[in-house]
Amino acid sequence: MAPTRIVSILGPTGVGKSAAALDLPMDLPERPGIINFDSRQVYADAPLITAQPSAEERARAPHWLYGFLEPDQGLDAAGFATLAAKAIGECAAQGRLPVLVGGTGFYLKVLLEGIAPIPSIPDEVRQAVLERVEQEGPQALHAELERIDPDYARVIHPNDTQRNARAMEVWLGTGQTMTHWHSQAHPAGEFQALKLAFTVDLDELEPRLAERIEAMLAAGALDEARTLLDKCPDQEAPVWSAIGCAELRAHLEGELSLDQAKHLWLKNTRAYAKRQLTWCRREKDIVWVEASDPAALGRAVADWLAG
RNA sequence: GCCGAGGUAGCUCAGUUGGUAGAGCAGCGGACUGAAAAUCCGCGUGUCGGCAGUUCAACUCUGUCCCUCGGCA
Repeated sequence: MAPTRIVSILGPTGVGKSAAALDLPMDLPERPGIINFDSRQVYADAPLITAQPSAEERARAPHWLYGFLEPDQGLDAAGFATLAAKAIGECAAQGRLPVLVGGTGFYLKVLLEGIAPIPSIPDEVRQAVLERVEQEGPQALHAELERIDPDYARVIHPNDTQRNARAMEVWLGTGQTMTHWHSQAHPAGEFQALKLAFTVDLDELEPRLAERIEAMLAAGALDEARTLLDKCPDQEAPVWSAIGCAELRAHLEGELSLDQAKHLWLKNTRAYAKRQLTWCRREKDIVWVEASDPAALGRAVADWLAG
């Protein structure tokens, strides 16, 4: 069976990826179905702040993997890849072209290229490691990893809380090192993907991001944050790491004026867009599209499907 | 007009007894294998307001001019 063909659109937040996907030309052999690969647009209670497609947009094509998680539920890259593979199957079965849209490059990479087959780590082990990092700092774990798995210790920085904790929990939970697992085969999805990426100058993007923040607030973002805070006060819950949620929360709790929250929100959004651009640059086989010319995206898709 | 306080990196400011300057934030670049809107790393030449003077040497002392902010008129 021939691999399923999919189109993916990446690029920084706020460049218009979602709109461009819906605006794909009508004369393509298949109408698009939209599948999300953004790690924050999965939360049901933050549709505005995470810029999920509106009801009107959703009416124009079937959408998958938007707004289906509770605020305290996490979704890791491997979990995402499983769900996305299923969604792609459903979409293709409807005779539609799967178009993946989102900002989490890591999720897309895992979907297309697979990930090391590390078994899940028992909760006790995880918790214990998390507590250790918190108390002793990542440097202590890193020092130990230098003995256990010097090759991996060399590529992660001693200050990196998440990666040191992860390497340690994998070692304690599986009895094997990260280096061992990374050398194992990565089962990858059976997809033939076109990777499109929007590019834009950050100085041009920033005013648009500022407008988007104003529009979100005008549409009720502050109420959304308030409701979310009522429902899920736990600051550690995954939703709260969404840009916008964190800043509005700080305002609601009296730590920032609304103006300060807006400035911080914009600043963090721009920094995030920059990281996304960095990610895209090092991705292989990217077809770049100028954000100022979204129609070029449709042409690139048509060419690829024809070729 | 007078008195006072200032004019140092895009912004806020440090700068010890004169030896041509450094932090935070911003910005830029990068990494990224199960938290990824996360996590982490690297990058600081700027007429030290202008001009003149003292000095081997001035951001640092002296004079003068310009500008900003207070207060008094």
